[in-house]
Amino acid sequence: MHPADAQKACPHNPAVSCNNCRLSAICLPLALESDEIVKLDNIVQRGRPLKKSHHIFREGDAFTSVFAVRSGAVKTYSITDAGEEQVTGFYFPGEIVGLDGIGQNRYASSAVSLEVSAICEIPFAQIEDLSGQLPNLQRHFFKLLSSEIVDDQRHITLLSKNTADERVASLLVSISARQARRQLSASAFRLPMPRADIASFLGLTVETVSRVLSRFAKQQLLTIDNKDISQLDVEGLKAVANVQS
Amino acid sequence: MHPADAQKACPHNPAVSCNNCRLSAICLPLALESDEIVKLDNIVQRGRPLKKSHHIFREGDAFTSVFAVRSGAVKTYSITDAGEEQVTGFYFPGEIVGLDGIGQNRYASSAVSLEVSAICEIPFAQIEDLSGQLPNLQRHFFKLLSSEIVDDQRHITLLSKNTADERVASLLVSISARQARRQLSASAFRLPMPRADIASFLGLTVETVSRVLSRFAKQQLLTIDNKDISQLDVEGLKAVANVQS
DNA sequence: TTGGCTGCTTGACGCAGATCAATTCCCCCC
DNA sequence: GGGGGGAATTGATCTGCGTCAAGCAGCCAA
Repeated sequence: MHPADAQKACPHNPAVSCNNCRLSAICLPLALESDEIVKLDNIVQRGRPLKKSHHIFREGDAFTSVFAVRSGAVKTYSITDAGEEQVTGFYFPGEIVGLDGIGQNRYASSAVSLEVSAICEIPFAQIEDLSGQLPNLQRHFFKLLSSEIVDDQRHITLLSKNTADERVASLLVSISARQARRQLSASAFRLPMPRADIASFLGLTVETVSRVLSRFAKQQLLTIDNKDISQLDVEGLKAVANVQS
Repeated sequence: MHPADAQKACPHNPAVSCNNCRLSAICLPLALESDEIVKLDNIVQRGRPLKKSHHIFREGDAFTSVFAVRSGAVKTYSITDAGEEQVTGFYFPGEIVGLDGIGQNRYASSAVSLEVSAICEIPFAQIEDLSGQLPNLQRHFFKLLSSEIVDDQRHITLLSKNTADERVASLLVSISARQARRQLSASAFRLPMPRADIASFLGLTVETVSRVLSRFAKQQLLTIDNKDISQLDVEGLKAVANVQS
């Protein structure tokens, strides 16, 4: 392999630019011209690999930046008035965390790595400046924020109307689709999060999540080996989840 | 009363400008200089009063504008894969609907008036243009979008972790606070939405909502006469809702 | 006024998923 | 490589809220 290719290929390499990053199709969906990407590139700070269970930011911290996941996986959570943890999202490579901090100038949730991860930091003040000059960038961030609202509303509907089976099936279908988007297998992957986080995200208990997964395995909808999922029957799960494909 | 005052006072008067509108503190939280407000004012279209149960936009419609509620009340909802209606939000004067349309250039939900209402239409393309010139306006819209995310995440937590009593109490406390923000009574108001919409919003059934309200009345937390709520014990309900005040 | 329709309330009962409890499994660290 | 501790599974039991059903109240139309 050519050395330059090795640099491009390694997701932990801090020298990779947005131009070379194979996630840019997800992260900056074709909105920007290449000279615009160069400007953006100059303000993005690529971090060292982050170890498992390290925080990117915490609820209440002063808001400074949004963060793109380059490799690994991240969860966001907040602490309820009753003192429990509520998982509000899982984020995979190409996805952006921290948008909830803009409104109050403080992060409304905490973000923590679920495994070794690489994160790009994007200082928001500079995004605001650049957005004044680059209408495409402004539009891109408006769209990012709006899409997060739509996702959250879908999740509200899931929690409001769906059974435990439907919730678990929906999450698996969602993760599978996000795998496929990154050219990875849609039917075999490792769940980066523990069952307790899945349960919290889906408004269920750990026991219920475990039982549902066992039942799905018995029904040949998937094979589980602890965190490793394989032979995922995407169409079958979509049927369970009540999602039209 | 002086004629100019009459014009300012009437929430249905289409001639009112943002400058005179007493909701501007909610709608445009002090972010803009007065010459900036004039520019914004020029693009805002004030509509005729909207009758009850009329749609402002429908899920899937091409996205063109966001809308500020000037008087009355609005609900947003979407249709689930199973064909049921899921209420995603209630909007009172000073609040903005339609932000979920930016991401996909189509509204992700429908918006309908719950009573006679007045609505200001704000064409989004012009907001984008103006935002390039007015950093305060850009920032204001980023904040609006982000705050909607935070609200949705709080609602996710409510649905995920809280009992029927806590959910109903939370909604009442929220409506009460929004009344107070508009200088109206925090302890007496009319619920503009039917029980079925409350139930859908809170992930409950109509019967449960009705029972919880009856129980609250028995516990002296409020008085109900159909849609009219009075003698609301805000602190008591905050205690039920597990919210620290 | 009456009739009908829609929305709200109240009661009886059942069930999906929570809770409690007991193993077993995994893997991390000494 | 072995021991310890958290994570996951599985079973038994309980319960909050959904479901089904009946009755009532408000409101409009004729």
